[in-house]
Amino acid sequence: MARRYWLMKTEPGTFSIDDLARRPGRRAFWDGVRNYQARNLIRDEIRPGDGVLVYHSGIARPAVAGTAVVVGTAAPDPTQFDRRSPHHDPAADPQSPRWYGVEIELEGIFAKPVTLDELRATPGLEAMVVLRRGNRLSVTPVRPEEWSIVVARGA
DNA sequence: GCCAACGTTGGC
DNA sequence: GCCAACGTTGGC
Repeated sequence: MARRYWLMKTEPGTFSIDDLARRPGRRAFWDGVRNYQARNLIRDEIRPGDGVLVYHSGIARPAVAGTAVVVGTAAPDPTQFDRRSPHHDPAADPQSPRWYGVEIELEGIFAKPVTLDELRATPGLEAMVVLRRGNRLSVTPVRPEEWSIVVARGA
């Protein structure tokens, strides 16, 4: 199966690409996704080896901050069962988990983050799902051409 | 199955 | 902090 590409949003105040860089092996389990569409992508579509654009949201200048690679298959997100987690889901059943996450490993932090404004202004990126008005999906598919353009601009 | 109310996301 | 957009919940 061909390598595919994704964009994953995170609020850097909660978990940033620098936090990822400091993790052992520069790896982290991408948890806390609580949207069914995004869950379905993680559980059913994302494969080891896929590329990830790590996107910082909720800040003055939202931007793609770097890239990561998927290093595992989807697994139940343990935070759904953790009563002390902000992502705890009282309705989640360990017998049939509702929420999934996936392990990723940092590839590189961009020398120059590719800002949301820049994404909007760059030819070839007009169709990026993350740019759609009202888009709130925390995991969105990225086309190979889009991946190439963004990486070329950031690296 | 409809839809109003509510909660969350995320840019600005 | 505001608010548009959208997802989820729950009464009916």
